[in-house]
Amino acid sequence: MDEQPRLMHSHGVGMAGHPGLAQHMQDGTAGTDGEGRKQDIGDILQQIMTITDQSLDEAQARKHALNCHRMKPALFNVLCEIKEKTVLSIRGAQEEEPPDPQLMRLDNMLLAEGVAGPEKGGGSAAAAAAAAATGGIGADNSAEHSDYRAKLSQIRQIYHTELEKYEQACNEFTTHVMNLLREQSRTRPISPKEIERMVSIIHRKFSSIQMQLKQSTCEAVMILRSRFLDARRKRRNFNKQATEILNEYFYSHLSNPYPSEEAKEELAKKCGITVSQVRLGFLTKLSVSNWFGNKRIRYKKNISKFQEEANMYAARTAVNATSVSAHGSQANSPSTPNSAGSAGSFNMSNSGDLFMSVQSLNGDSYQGGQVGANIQSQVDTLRHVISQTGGYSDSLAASQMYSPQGINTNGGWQDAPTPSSVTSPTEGPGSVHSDTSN
DNA sequence: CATAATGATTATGT
DNA sequence: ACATAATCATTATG
Repeated sequence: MDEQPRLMHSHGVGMAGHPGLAQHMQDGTAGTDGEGRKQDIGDILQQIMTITDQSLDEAQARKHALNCHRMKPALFNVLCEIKEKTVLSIRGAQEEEPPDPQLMRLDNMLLAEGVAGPEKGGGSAAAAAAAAATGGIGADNSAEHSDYRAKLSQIRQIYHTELEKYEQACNEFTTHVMNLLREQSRTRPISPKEIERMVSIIHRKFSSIQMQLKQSTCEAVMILRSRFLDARRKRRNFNKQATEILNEYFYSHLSNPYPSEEAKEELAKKCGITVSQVRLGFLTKLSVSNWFGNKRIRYKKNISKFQEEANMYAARTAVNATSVSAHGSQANSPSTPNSAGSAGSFNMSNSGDLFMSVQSLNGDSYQGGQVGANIQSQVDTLRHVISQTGGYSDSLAASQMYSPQGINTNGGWQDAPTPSSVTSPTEGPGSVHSDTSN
């Protein structure tokens, strides 16, 4: 620390034009008279003000000189005090900045898109693995899918490396600045608060850069996604087998055509497997859900249009399911126009309608379990078979055979089906019920 | 080529 | 999370 003289000597010019300082350096008695002190401070301030005019060497020398001045500690303390006060007063201005909503949006999206979240399967290896894993079922679809995944993971990788880079740069810069400030705090009043503020400023700058990264990543993902979705939107019709399977299920569960998760899985598998070799099918659970959603709504919307189909499938399943109970085939009694309406879904709610009897019959309600469901489906198919046998093969007549909405108190899975006022209910509903209840 | 059929997506509600 | 309703976009059909 005491290299003052050496410096002064080695740089002879250092003190040129400022003899006062040199004088003070060696003069231990300068502070005794007030005048001298004032002069002193004036000198020092002057030198500080003009320090930037000097060459680097000069400035360096001057700095050291000032640093060692005996007034320095006192002055420094005063400055520090003032600084502390001002900083304290400033502090209130910008407390906690609210989290940027847009940044949140971006973050959420990246997370949702699987870019930002935890490594879900990993990089390109995952895509390959995925392709291999799902290769058995629906080769073409999974090809698209794995392509999408591969690109997504590419984006993800870039995003992460960039983010890491930024993070690292930010940390480096922060520590650098902090070191600088710490070092400077020996010669210049710097409060910890100030350092903190500086750090937060740096972080903000870097986070704005990060935001740009996030934004462009989001854009890339959006583009990729839209392309993929567009590709997915190119629908391929299910093959016949698949639709038959689905229709079978639908019409044999007409009263409650809501397949459970497992049922959907099952159906998807069935439809997919029967066809996978032919490389057409590949029904995912989602596809099944879509199918049932569409089916329900379209069925409900125009029941008469689906009568034929309904009868067909009902008959088919009935043959399988109820072949044992042969007596049920009272087919050759077309005389009874099977009033019981019914075809369209009745409501499962236990609001004591006519069908309660059926439900109470099979234990307790549809929720009961397999047995109940089975019986219920049998009831459906039976009803269909009855109505169908009552009617005839095709032609519009069939559609008028029974009024779809029938009893349907307060919307089972449908509120108000088409009024279909055309029907001619005639007979009382008793017959069918008695039959099924048996 | 117009139109129906159909699978997928979106908006909205629960 | 799932259901519905509306809608979009593609495919099948006459």
